[in-house]
Amino acid sequence: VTKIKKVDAWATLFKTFTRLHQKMEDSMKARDLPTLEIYDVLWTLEQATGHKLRFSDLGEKVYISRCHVTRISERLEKSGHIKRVPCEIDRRGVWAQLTSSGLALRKKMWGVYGQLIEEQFSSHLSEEEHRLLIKVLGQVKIEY
Amino acid sequence: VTKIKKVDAWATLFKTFTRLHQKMEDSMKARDLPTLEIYDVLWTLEQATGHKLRFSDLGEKVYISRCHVTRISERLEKSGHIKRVPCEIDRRGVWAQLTSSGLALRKKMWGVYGQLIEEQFSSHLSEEEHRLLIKVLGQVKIEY
DNA sequence: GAAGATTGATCGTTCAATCTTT
DNA sequence: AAAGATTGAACGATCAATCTTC
Repeated sequence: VTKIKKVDAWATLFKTFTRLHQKMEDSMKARDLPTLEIYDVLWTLEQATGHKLRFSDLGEKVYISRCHVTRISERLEKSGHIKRVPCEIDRRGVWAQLTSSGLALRKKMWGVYGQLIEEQFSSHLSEEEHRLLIKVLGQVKIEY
Repeated sequence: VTKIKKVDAWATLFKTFTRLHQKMEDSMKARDLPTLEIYDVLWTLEQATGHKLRFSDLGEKVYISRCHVTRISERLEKSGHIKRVPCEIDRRGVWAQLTSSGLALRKKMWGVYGQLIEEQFSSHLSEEEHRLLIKVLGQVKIEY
C-alpha cells in the first residue's frame, strides 16, 4: 500500500469535474441550449409547489446571489420561460413562476443533459461506484 | 440493497464540488488573493522547465482558451507576476515567464489554499476514501 | 433598521475579426 | 492555408448604492 498525497484527491476531483462540466456546457451550447445553471433554475422551479418560488428562495436553492437571480430572471422572462408575479403576502417579494414554455425547455434540455451524464459520466462507473461516490462526497460538509 | 438513481451521483458531485469551489473562492477573495484559476496558471508555470511556457501550451495545460490566456496574462504582467518574452524559435509564439514575484504569490496562495483543501475537504475523508476517489474519478475519461 | 429586489457601474469572459509568422 | 496571438465589441457577472416594504 503506497502512501498517497491527500491533495491529489482534490486535484483529481477538481480536474475531472471541471473538464466534464466544460464538455457538457460546450455540448449544450452547440445545440443552442442554455447553460446548466439555467437548467438548475428551471428544474428547481418545476419541483416547487405551484411551479413558483420567491427570488430569495430560488437563490438559496441554486446557490446564486440576489442580483444574479434578478439578472437571470430578466432574461428568462424576456424569452418567456418564467413570469414575474408580485408576491401578495409579502409585497417586498417577487415570485418566479415557471411558464409552460419554460417547462418545455427544461424537458428539452434534459433530453441532451441526461444523455451527456450517461455518456460522459455514468457509463464509466459501476453501480457500486455510483453508490460510493454519493456516500463519500456526502461526507463533505462545507463549513462557514 | 436499494436501487439508486445514477443521476444522483452526478448531482452529488455537481453540488459538492460547486459549493466547495465557491467557498474556497470566497475565502481567497476575502484575503485579497487571486482566483484558483490564477493559482493553476502560476503553478503550471512553476512546474515547467525554466518556469516558462508558450501561451498555447499554457492554455492547453490549464484548459482555457487562447484569448483567455491573453487576457489573464495581460493582468498578470501588469501586476508583475509574469513577463511576456517573445519566442525566438517560432516568432509567432510568446513565452509566459514566471517572475520571482509570481513565484512568491503562488507560495503565498498555497498557504491559504492548502489549508482550505485540508479543512473543507480532506478532513472529512479517510485515507482509504481519498484513494477511492482518485481511482473512481480517474476512470471518467472525457470523450470528444 | 433589516429583508427583498433592482439598478448603474465595473470588471471579467467570450466571439469574431485581424495580424503576423510558418 | 494554418497556427499563434491579439483586439474591439458584445455579453455576462458582481459590487455598491438605492428603493420599497416589513
